[in-house]
Amino acid sequence: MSKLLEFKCIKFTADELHLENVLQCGQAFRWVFHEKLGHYSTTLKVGDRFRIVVVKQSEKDCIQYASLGKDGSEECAALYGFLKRYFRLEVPLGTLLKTEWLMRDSRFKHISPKGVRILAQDPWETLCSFICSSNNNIARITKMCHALSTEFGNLVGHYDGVDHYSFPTSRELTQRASEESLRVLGFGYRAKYIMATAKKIEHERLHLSDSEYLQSWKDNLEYEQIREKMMSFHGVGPKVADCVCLSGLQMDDVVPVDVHIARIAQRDYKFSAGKQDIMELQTRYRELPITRKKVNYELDVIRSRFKEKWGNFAGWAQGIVFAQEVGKTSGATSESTAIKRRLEFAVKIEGQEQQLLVKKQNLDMISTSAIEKVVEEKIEYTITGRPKRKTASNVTYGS
DNA sequence: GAACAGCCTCTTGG
DNA sequence: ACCAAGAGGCTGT
Repeated sequence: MSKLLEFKCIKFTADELHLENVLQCGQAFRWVFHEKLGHYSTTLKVGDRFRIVVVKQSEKDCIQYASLGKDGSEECAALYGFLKRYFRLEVPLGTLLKTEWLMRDSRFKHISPKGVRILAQDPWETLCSFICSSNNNIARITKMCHALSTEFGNLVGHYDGVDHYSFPTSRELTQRASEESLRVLGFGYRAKYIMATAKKIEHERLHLSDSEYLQSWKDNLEYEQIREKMMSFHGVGPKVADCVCLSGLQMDDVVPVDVHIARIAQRDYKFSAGKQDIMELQTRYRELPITRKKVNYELDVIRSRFKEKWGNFAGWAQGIVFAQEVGKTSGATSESTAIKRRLEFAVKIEGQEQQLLVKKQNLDMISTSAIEKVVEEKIEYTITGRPKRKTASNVTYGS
């Protein structure tokens, strides 16, 4: 039982920021949705330490927020400033639509932004999250990002019965995790990428934190060079690199091209890569060996065209177009697997490979009896896997 | 450089 | 019931 939080309010309309469309649609993966309360909670590094941050959108023109510190303290003077940046409240969607996108692209006559914004997320967490995203669906990416925190992060506190952990630093990952333990947790072939990336960045960052190090690239380097460095991490190709630039480094004009955006480009815009386009890019990437190796020129031409068409906030336009294209797709989770997942999180592990293996084996054995118990206790907390189809899509969660 | 199989795991459609 | 295909890609040949 936690006492009621004191929420404060930011005046901001749902047209400009719609929490569901921003926190559960494949950009951020570590928000927990509390169904009964209508709250979202996660841990975020506010100032120099992690806090539990809670937000909700019960009224149309207001975002309510509160936070909890490790010691249970609710007050955090820096929180308003943090959220203002996290949600990029200085960027006016409605104005961009009128003065930029509508002028440049008639497609936007039939689109409303629906409060889809690009967040200013922590660069290191964004990098790890999108390494997990390759050939994957939102439900499982969400599960994996929560696993990183609960297994290898530090306990920050509890909210509404849910334990909240920090997102682990590269050092914490190299010390506490291993490829094998990540595989047992369901990371598949991405386990190797995560460990290799953690080791590499820990070695490179020197006195800076993981995120300060990534952020520092922006001070001295242009987009192409930043992407080149980003793709020097194992498991990071052009699409993942662009996602980290956009959502982790606030590079608002970067357009990540995935299969959906590529399909839209060909179907609706008739973008096609000519010999000339490809040769221009090849010239531009002359000094960038990793880019030359990893980039797909067909897709890179599409990326470049969209950036020209949509302008300085092309990445935001991409987010809106993407949301409207696939807003409600794929990977619906059945209730029984949802219960099983809740169990997986309920079984507390300490990050040792052997214990992890034992857990994996035991899960099947305890399922039947334990599931009934879980149902009795009632499921109150959900990590949202996907938009729209609420009951089917939510991954249940608890402790 | 381009093309293609293979990769972990889960879900859905046939 | 079962299997193939695909999921907001990347790596290695």
